[in-house]
Amino acid sequence: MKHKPIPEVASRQRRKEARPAELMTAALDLFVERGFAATKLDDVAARASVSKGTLYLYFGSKEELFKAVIQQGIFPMLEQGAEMLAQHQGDAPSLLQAMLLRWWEVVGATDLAGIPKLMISEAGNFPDVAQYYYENVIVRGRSLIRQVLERGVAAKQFRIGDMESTIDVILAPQLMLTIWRYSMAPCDCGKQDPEVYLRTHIDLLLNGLKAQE
Amino acid sequence: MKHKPIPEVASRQRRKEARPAELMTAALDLFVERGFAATKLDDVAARASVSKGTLYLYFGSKEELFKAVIQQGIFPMLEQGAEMLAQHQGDAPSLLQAMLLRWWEVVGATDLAGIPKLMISEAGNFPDVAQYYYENVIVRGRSLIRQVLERGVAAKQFRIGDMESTIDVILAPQLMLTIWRYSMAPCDCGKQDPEVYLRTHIDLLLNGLKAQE
Amino acid sequence: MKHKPIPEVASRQRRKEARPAELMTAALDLFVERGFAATKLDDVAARASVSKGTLYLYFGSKEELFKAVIQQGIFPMLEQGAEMLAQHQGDAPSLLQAMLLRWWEVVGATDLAGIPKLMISEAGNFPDVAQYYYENVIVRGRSLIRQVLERGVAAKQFRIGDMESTIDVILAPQLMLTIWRYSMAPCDCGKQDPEVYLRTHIDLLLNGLKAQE
Amino acid sequence: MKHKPIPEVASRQRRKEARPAELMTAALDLFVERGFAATKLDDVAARASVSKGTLYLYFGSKEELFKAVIQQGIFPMLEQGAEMLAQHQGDAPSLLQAMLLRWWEVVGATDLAGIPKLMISEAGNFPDVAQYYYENVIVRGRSLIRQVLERGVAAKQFRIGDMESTIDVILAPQLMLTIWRYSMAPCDCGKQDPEVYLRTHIDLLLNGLKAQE
DNA sequence: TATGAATGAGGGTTCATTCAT
DNA sequence: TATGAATGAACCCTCATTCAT
Repeated sequence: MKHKPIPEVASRQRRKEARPAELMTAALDLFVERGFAATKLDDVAARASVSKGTLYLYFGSKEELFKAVIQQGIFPMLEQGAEMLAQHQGDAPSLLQAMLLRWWEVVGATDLAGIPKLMISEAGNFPDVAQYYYENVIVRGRSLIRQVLERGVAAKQFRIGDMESTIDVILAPQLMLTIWRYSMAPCDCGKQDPEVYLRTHIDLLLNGLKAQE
Repeated sequence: MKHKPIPEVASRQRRKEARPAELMTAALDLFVERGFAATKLDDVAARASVSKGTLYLYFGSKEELFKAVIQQGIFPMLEQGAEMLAQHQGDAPSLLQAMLLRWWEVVGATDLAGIPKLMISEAGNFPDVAQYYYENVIVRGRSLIRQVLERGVAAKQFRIGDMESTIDVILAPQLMLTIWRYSMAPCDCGKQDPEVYLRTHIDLLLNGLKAQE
Repeated sequence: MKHKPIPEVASRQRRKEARPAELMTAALDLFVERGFAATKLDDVAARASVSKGTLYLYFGSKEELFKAVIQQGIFPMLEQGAEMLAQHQGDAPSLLQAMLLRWWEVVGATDLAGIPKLMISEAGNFPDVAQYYYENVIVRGRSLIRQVLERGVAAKQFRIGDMESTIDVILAPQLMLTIWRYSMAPCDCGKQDPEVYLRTHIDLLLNGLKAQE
Repeated sequence: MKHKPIPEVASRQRRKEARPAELMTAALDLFVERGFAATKLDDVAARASVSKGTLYLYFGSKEELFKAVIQQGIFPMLEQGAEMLAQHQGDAPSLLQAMLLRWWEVVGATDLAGIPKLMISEAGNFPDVAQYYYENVIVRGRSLIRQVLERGVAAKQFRIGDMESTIDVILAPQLMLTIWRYSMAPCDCGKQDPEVYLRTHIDLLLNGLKAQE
């Protein structure tokens, strides 16, 4: 239905391999927009241009589909996080800045950015998924930030009171940016320019962290 | 939260008048915990120790109940906001600090703190409610912050780049604190001490806003 | 608890108490006719002049309904069996004859007679129910027959080779009579007069059991 | 079942020819065990080590498969029956005994013995098949018995009241033996030794039929 | 011929809503 | 006013059937 370039090579096979991802993408969109319970599998199937029954060829139940969606959405973040620290050089402030900006490019501006909003909405109904998400995404993300902060403290570039809450406070505006994008923003509520927002956040943050001489 | 010792005067009458509030409280709890679609009216009624049919004596439908719940939850915030600015004296930094702390006492530590999480989750399904919430709560809240910031700028105590995004960045950690409390926190994910969190936020913020000499 | 002028005695209440039995009767009819899997709850509800949802006020699932139907159908047989032996007097042959005839009146000619056919059809899908049925109905029924046979042997009226298989062989024609009635007979296949059938069975049986002098 | 010497010629070809029988065997097993409606074609295909689609190369629908299964299961009985009478010599009692025993060897102990149970379970849903079965199997079987009985009456060896019901009563234990085997017996309910059972039945029967001098 | 991915109608189950008491 | 039995539309899931390969 989308593009049919390529003459006709094992279109069946290629289709089969691509299906799960297509279905999960469709599901993610709707789960994020409406929430798990309010999303009908009919709609997910329709969005993926597939019949309802097809969903069950790839996912055993609506709940399994949900979990798969979260799983799939998590991997990119994990991968990105890993190389971020390694790749970047420079002093702590510029590293921190780079990471916050990079995160936006890699996650925040993607469809995956809907996952935090989804996770927040459904944590109460899927505590096990929430824990999984926490341990694999949040804890690791916090760890990245922590390392940068500690480097900055060691270099006397950062002045930090309580480390853990500092990490929270740094992450909060980043998360709110994506959450907003998938909740209030679509309702014509306070559009914001992510560029400006991020610059303001980073500016305020680096200034706030700056060690006094 | 459960029973109130209530003097025992005209208990019948008072009951009738108290009913709507009791029902809304029960509904708020469950809506916040599970989301709108996943909440059964049966459970709302049970939590309010009332039969299912009784709900319909006070609210025409599940959706009306939802809107009433949001409405009820909004008033306190509006009231509080109004007097905050008037009441407080002092320079901008201490005023900002006072407001952020006050907000926690008045809203954040209350059951009403679940509303932001609920609003974020359901914005997609209730755009009109979202807009209403935006215009009446968020816009006003931002206005309060803006006034303080402008006062600080006038007094050369604050250095501000982009005003609107600065407001966003200031509010984000406050909101995330309550959102977390009603989403991930109940799943044994990263408990945090609100006191420390707020102090860190304010400290970092005031330092970040400080005008350079 | 109050006093109600009798005329209007809780027709609602009476309905509620009668419902389960009505539903089970409707369900039994259809289960026997079509089998468990081929019976639609829609049809059960319709036959009981009730909406589909009402079924779920009384039975948690289709399977529970099935089990309840079997349960309900078993009680009368158990009760009847108990008093049969006690009530009847006379020598073993006439007692045996009386029991086989009585069974037809009390069970065979009733709607409950469909249960053996149903049980046979569904034993493979509900092994636990089958065992329950076996232990509570069949074992007891066999016990009744066994007692009569033993009495007859003691009185030198019966000549019996293997006791257990004799019981089987005695019961088989009785069961086949009801099974036939609910399986082939409705298809215009070999109608038979139960009276004649039973008389023939009993006649042949008593003659066969007769001890040679 | 007999001999399949088959020289190993064109195994491909033979496979193709054997397929329908293999599929029907698999189907029979499952239909008997679970009933028609509760049997999934997926399972039938799996048991025959064939893909689901293949079923449709040989049978137009699930219902056609069912009818074919019954058809296939009927032939052996018809054949057997025909030669039975012809083959056997001797007086009526020994002929009757031989037939009842033979039936067990040829049908009762085979997989085909599941057909009576299946037919009884599904008669309500397939009245046309039931009638077909009745006319072609039951009527003929009864006819065989009738001939023997009449021969016995003519020879003053049998004393018979009502002929038709006598036939019923003779067949009932034979049928129950196979029905039991495919319904209750697999649920650990009352295992019985067919040999003993048959001997008891025949013994009781011949004694019961014996003409008084 | 054989496969198995895809379909979609159908059935079990839930739950917001109604209404007789 | 309050109840809870009853309703039926809607949704998840199954499975007989089809068809491109």
